[in-house]
Amino acid sequence: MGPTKTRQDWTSAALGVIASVGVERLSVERLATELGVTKGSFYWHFSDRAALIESALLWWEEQGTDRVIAELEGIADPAARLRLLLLTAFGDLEHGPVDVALAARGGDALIGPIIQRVMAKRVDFVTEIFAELGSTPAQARRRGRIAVATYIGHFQLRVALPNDRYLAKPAKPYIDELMEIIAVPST
Amino acid sequence: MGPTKTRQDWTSAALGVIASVGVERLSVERLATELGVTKGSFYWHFSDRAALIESALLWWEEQGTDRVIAELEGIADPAARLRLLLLTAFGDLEHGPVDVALAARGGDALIGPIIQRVMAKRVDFVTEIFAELGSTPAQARRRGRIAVATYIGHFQLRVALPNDRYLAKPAKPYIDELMEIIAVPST
DNA sequence: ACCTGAACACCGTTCAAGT
DNA sequence: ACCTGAACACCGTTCAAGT
Repeated sequence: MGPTKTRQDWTSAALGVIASVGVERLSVERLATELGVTKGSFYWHFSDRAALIESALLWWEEQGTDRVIAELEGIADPAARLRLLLLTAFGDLEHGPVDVALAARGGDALIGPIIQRVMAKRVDFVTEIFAELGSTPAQARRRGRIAVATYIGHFQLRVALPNDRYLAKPAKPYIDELMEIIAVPST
Repeated sequence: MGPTKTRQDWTSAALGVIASVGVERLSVERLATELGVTKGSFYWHFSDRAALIESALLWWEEQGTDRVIAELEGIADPAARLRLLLLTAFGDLEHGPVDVALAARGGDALIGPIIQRVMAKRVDFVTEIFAELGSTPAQARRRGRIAVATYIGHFQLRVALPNDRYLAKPAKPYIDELMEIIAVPST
């Protein structure tokens, strides 16, 4: 494995950096040093730093959202689908950190559109579950938004309250509480 | 008003920049230009850029959390206290953006401690309300965390779903739904 | 096809010198 | 007491030149 790097090499390395220290500390020069090439070579693969970040986020969209939705879509019973979604989402300590690093940047000119698209997909998916559970369309959508907001905030609280045991390792009572609160019988 | 600037001048200007474009794009040089002085003068007031950010966040802690809690603490009825808190928190389109810019940075070495302290204060305040409403201590705390997580996620969704009417201008039905969901009668 | 090396701009930080 | 101006380091970006 000589000094030749592929686009995917840069992309994967970038997503790792984003997850661990955030987008803003992603430095082309440092990445180049880690990969054992000069920063000049980076510009053969990408037009600029922004293009690298965009590439990393598209990869994140695919793995963290599209794949999960595709897997759960097949479950016919909406309550079972919701429960497995909560278990998957709140239990996935792998994707949580990336979500935390990105959630606040929906207004960003560059990555905002990607984040907006991902959040819309998530709200739509949960809204559909509530609709099947018997909510009116408007109520299902309100609850869909609240559910996704709760998910985002959950992983941010995990890092904001590092000494909280329940958050550190989401326990079953916590998920049960979420189910009880979120899936409250509709009007 | 000559070129002489106070520490508070720098602090206020910094919080404004943080709210509008985020911590990472806070540039000492640009701030200095805006204030009409050279960046060299900045280092007479502050030891470094980090000290400026810390000063801005302490100001944020005081105005956005301590002051609100102090105001609501006097309300004896816990249900009324909760409702007014939700109305205040979800209706405050002034402080929301700063929260969005900061919520994800709880792991940061510099500002993490401040954010952690603020989040803990908020969770404690809501936990107390649930306890007074009749929840067991453990359940009250779980619901306190969920409530704060929902608040954080709410303002992040606002920027992630800019075309969503309910989020753009939090309507009464939305707050009602929150009350109904969050303040569900305890076991 | 992919990389190096040198150049330039922008910004954080320091510090001697000014008023 | 507060500010300027020059200096240096780090990083994004460009590009001619190498293999």
